[in-house]
Amino acid sequence: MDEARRTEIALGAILTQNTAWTNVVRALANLRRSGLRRLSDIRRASPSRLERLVRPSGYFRQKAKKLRVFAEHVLGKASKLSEYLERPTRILRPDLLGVWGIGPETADSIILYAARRPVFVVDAYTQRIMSRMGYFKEASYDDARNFCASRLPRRHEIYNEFHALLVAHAKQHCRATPRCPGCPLLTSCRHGRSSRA
DNA sequence: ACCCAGGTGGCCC
DNA sequence: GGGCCACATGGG
Repeated sequence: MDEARRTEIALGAILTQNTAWTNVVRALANLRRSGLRRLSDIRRASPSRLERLVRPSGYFRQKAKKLRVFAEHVLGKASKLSEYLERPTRILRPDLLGVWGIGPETADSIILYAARRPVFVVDAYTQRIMSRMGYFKEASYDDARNFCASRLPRRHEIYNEFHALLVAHAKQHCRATPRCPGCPLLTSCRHGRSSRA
C-alpha cells in the first residue's frame, strides 16, 4: 500500500468520527484536489484553509485541529506515516491514544486499516449488535474488543471483514425494517422508552 | 421540523 | 469510573 493511500485512510479515520462516510468523502476529495495528500502538506496548511477543506465532514474546526495535531505528532516521530506505522502495535496503540483527538476506535482503525495489523475495531454498531444479541451488556471498549478478538483468528483480513460484515448487517437491517418495534439491531429502535406520538 | 451518522475531549460528581 | 455536553455538516 502506498503512502498516499495510507495517509488517506488515516485522515479518513479521523474525519469519520460520528459522521456519515458520504460527508467524509467530500472532505477527502477537497484535500486531494487541493494537493494536501501528505502529512507534511497538512502540517503546512493554514488553519483556516484546513477548516474550509474539511468543512463537509462536520465538526470542521475540531477536525481541522485533529488533522494538524496528528500530522505534527507523526512527523515529530518519523519522516513519514509509513515509517511511523512500522513500529510494533504495543508501542503504536498507546502512542496514538496519547494524541489529542484520537480515541480507541480511531486508533484501532488506523492500526487495522492503514497499518494492516490484527487489531479489532469496536464501534457503535459492534457494541449495539453484540449487546442486543446478548453476547455482553454495556461492555467497555476494551472488554468488547477483547471479547471479539479472542474469538477470531488473529489476522487483519479477518478482523477487517468481520467488522465490515457487522456494519453492513446493521445498515441492511435498518433499511429493511425501519422502526420495527422488536428489532434488536435498529438504531432508531427505542426499547423501553416512550415514543413520541 | 425533526432524527441520525462507524467519536472524542472537557467537565463534573 | 460513569454521565452529560459541545462539536457541525449533509441526508432521510
